[in-house]
Parts: sequence; structure tokens; C-alpha cells
Amino acid sequence: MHNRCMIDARLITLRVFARCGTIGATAELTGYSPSAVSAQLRELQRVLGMQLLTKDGRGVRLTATGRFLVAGSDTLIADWESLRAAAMQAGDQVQSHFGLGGFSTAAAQLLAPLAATLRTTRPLLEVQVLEANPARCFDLLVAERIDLAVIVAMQSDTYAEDDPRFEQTVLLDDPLDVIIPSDHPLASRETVTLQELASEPWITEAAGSTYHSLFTAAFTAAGVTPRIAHEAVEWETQIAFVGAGLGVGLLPRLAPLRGAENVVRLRITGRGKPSRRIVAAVRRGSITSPLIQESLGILQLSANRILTARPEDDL
Amino acid sequence: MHNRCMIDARLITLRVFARCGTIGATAELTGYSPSAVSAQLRELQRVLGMQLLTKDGRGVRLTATGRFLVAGSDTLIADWESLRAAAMQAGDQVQSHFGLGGFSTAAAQLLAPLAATLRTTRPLLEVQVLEANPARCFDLLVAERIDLAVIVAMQSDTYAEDDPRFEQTVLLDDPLDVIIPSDHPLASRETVTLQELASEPWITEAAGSTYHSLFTAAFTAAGVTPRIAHEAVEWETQIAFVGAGLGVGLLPRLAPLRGAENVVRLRITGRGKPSRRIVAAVRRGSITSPLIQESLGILQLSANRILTARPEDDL
DNA sequence: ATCGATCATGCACCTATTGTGCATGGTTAT
DNA sequence: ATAACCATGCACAATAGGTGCATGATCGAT
Repeated sequence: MHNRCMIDARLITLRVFARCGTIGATAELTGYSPSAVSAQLRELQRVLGMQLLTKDGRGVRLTATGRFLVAGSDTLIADWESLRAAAMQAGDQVQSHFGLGGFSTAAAQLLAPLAATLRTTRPLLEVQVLEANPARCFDLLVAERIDLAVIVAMQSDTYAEDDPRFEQTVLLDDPLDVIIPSDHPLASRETVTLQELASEPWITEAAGSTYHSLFTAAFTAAGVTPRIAHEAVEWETQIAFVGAGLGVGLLPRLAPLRGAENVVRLRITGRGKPSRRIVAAVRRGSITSPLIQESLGILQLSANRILTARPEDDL
Repeated sequence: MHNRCMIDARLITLRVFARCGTIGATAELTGYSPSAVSAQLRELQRVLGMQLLTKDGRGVRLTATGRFLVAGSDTLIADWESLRAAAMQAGDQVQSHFGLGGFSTAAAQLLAPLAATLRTTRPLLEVQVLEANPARCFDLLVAERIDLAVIVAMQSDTYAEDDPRFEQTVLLDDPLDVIIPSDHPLASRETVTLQELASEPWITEAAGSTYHSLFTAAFTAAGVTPRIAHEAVEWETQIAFVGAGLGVGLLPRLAPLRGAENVVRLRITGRGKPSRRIVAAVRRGSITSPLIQESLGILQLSANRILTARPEDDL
């Protein structure tokens, strides 16, 4: 039981379970074994004298009491976080451990530099970076595995913007650029409109993936219905597809083109200039922590630096 | 580390230390050994990455950060207590452990019957009663050793009535009776005034004891300056003194005369009818707990029963 | 100054809490 | 029917967390 928080680890586990719904998933997320989670929850019920779980089919389910407890514990966690942050500030203290989480692009482009910076400014701080998709990032925050997450804001997220467990601050609006083969007629242009690319074969992520809704949203905003020719999971793959002349695609400006062959990045202008909003999320209450504040500043700085540098330097 | 609370036991220990000021006293109060307390606090500092203690002479002292943390944790504890209470109510759950504390008379006359009643109404509940003076009762509440304390309200207490850590409810005003030898000229009376007893030799507790201030307050209110002839620590001793004809004394109506020889209990009338206020104290937030509520009801009931029964039945 | 009292802490050792891995039994989907 | 999945019990292992004693440091009183 590795308690970095002052709230009983078993209660944290219960909160994670409330999200996962199964012991196994809770175990995976918390880093315990399923038996350990099972034992923890049983012990928790014994100590509190409350029945929190009921058998339900082949799994278990929260009782009304359990749901009540989980919901009520939100403010408890938030209060602790803000107390800790305030104490840190008041006493000019330094944190010893700091967990960061973010989706692929963010992890590589924002979190890695942040970690590097913190390593020099705060040599005693033990920084850990976890790559994870936005949904999992929130889960990791709840599980206290990470302290700060960088995610793309999705309107259709399970996590509402005003979730009592989190506080979110906008880091940047990451514009989507178009990548096209360098032998494409439009390749010499500096900017294009989506309308100009309406008839092109498009490459996107698999339907249902994190960015697919972003993709479609961009085109509906532009009043264009794209023809989806290919699907790729990672940016690298998509870039390679474009480089091979299979079609064109959208690439967030934050994502680097690296030394991709035969691929040109163009800014989009005109109606429906698409972008993805990137936000930082922390546990509610911890936003005032000096370390969090410093990190947010660094993140914003490097985000701006990257945005202004591209695509010019990168082409 | 016996966590009945969801707040880290080490933080509780820190809170106790904040009151005691020394590791040894903290150990005594929490039930740990001094080494354990020392280790806990060291570990707490490591985990939180905060310096909470400083060497100070041959002891240790809280840093500013430490004081800040302790002060801020008040609301955290209170929030947890009220959450637990609400969950108990919401889910119709039963508590498994219940700690009671009270000063001698209360322990014998109020808490013992309460414990007995709870044993029958809630067979699964494990009740523990601790006899302790009022000041220690508050400390035991902070240390989470007990959940409910019965104490005499003292205006000159270190614990203010609006301490953020506690909630107090008046149980009863316990009138002080006079006990006199049965061969005393006034022994056949039903009631007396303090003025009538002005010239008697009085028996009281040692100066500085819990009730001595109560004693003097009673007489100043009556406009009488008593002649203190003897001092006793326990009621039993005082009663014996009176029975031996050494003088007269004040006895709370709650305190039983038992089969005391040659002693008569008289009600006091007239100006300055003295009484002591007996209140129940709980950790803030827990007042809405069903168990606490039930207990308060039972306490009030048995208090009233005892008060109306005496002195008639008891003489 | 000296001695004893008080206080915190380190160390060796022990305990029991809490974790893992595997096997089992119940439940659902194919 | 069979396979997949899920929770849990059990044997075992790791380790966090406890006690008791010895040590060192500080303070007060003689």
C-alpha cells in the first residue's frame, strides 16, 4: 500500500473500482493484483462496517452505500489536495514525486521536455511519465498514479468539464494542418482550404478512435464530406501513407513531421479552420500547488515554441 | 496502524503531537511506543516531502508547515466524519466499533448503562468505555481512540466551545446537592440554602482540580465565603468525611450516595442554585451518525431518570 | 560542574499486515 | 457444451510497521 495521499489507499481503490466496474480492471489500473484489490475492498467494508459491494452476475457491483461513499469522497480528495498544495506553498517545500500522463503526441512533444526541464530545476524531484490515452489519463489521476495529465478536450467525453474530481486548464488550441504528397499540385502552396481538398482521398484514424470524431467534426464545420480511403492508428503510419501518395491527411501542428519523405505540411485557411483543444487536467484542489503551476507554465511555453516554429522550420 | 478512519494514521498522530508537544506524550495517548511515533512522523515527512518537525532543545517542535497542515486537517477530518455518518444513514448500515469516554461519574452513571443498552440493541457492536478526565477526553477524540465523550463543561477549558474539531451538545444541567451528617440540625429538612450553611466546615476537592473552580463559583454566586476544612479527591472519600462528621460538602446529583452511613443529601434552594453542565462531545461531522444520535438519546434518557429519582429514592 | 531526569532516535528483532500466483467455482456468451 | 471471464480463497512471500532497549543530547537542580 503505497500511500502518497493522506486518504486511505483502500478508499482510493474503491473509487477506481467505481469507474472500472470490475476487480480485474481496477487491479490493472492501480497496479495491484486482482486478489489484492478483492482483499482491500473486503477489508474496507469490514473496517467501515458498511456493505459496499454486491454480487452481480459473474462480477460485483457497488451498493447504494458504496456509490454514496464514492461520490462523497470527491470533496474529501479535493480538500486534501488543496491542503497539501497550500502547505507546500506556505512552507516553501519541495515535492518528492511527480507523475505525468499524456497521449502520444503530448507525451513526446510536451511531457518529455517538461520532465527534462524539471530534472534540472528540481534535481531532487522524481518524475515519472506515462503515455496513456485521455480516458485512461483521467483514470490514472483518480488512481493517484499521476498528478497531471495532458489530454485533448473531447466534447463527447465521459468526463465532463465540471467533474468534481478534476480541474482543467486550456494549454493551447492545436491547429490541424494538412499533409499532402510533395508531388501534389497544391504542394507549393503555403495554405489551402478544406474545400480545395474535398475530392482527395483521405487518410484518417479508425472510426471510434480518439481523433476520428475530431476529423469528422473538422469536415462538417467546413461543409465538406471527405472520402475516406485509408485508416491508420499512429501519426507515423499516416505520414507514411501520405508519403507513398495514397492520399492526404490531417496532422496536428504539435505532431512533428520529422524527416518524412515526400510529405508537405500546409496550413489550413478559410471556413472551418480546425483545431484540437489541448488541456491539462489535475486533481481538484491541486491546481494551486507550486509544482503544478510551474509545470503548467513550462508546458504552455514549450507548446507556444513548437507552434510558432512549425511548419516553417519543419518542412 | 489501526485505521478506523480513512485519514492516514500518521496524520492523526501528527495532530495528536500538535496538542501534546512531545513524542512521549503522543505515544501514551495514541497507544503507540515512542519509537513508533517517531518513525511515523519521519515517514510522514518523507512521503509528503515536507519538513514538519524541528529539533528544539531536547524535544521537537512543529514547523510552520506542520502547524499549517494540522490546522488545515481539521476540516478534512470533519468532512470525513460527516461523510461516514451520511453513508451510514443512507445505507442503513451498522457500525462495528464504538469508543466512549467520560469522567468518573459520567463513566459509571451514564456510559456504563449506555454501553449495556447498546449491547442489547446492537449485539454486533463492539463498545469500549474509557474513563478519563475532560481534557484527556478531547485528546482521545482527536486521537480517534473514542468517538463520543461525556464531560463537564468548563468555562476555563483549553478547548473552546467552537473548536473546529468538535461538536458539543448539552446533555443536562446536573444540580449540586448538599450532603451533611444525618445528625446535623438541618438533616431533617428537605431543602437548604447555601447561606444557611455559610458557617459550616466544608469539604472540597484539592485546589486546581477539575471541580474546585465549580465549587468556588457556586459560593461566589451565593455570596458566601465557605471555610474549607478538608480536601478529598473522589466523591467516595468526601462522602466518608461527611459521614464521619468532619463537615459538609457539595455532591452532584448524578453521583450516587449508595449505602453511605450517616449522610443525608439535601437539595439547594434560594439564591445561587449551583449546577454543573454536562455535555457530550463528538468529532465534528459525526454528530449526524445514527449511532451517535441514538447514544445521545439514551444518555439524555438515563440522565433524566437518575435526576428525577434522586434524592428521594436514594436517601 | 555534576548528576539525574527527560526526550528523541537509532538499531535489532519480531509480528502481522498486505501483497502475489495459482486454483477454484460461478456466470455469461458462442 | 465449451470457452471465456470474473471474483475469491488459499498457501506462501515480502515488507511495512511495531516493540524494547541503548544511546546521545539537553535541561534543571543541587
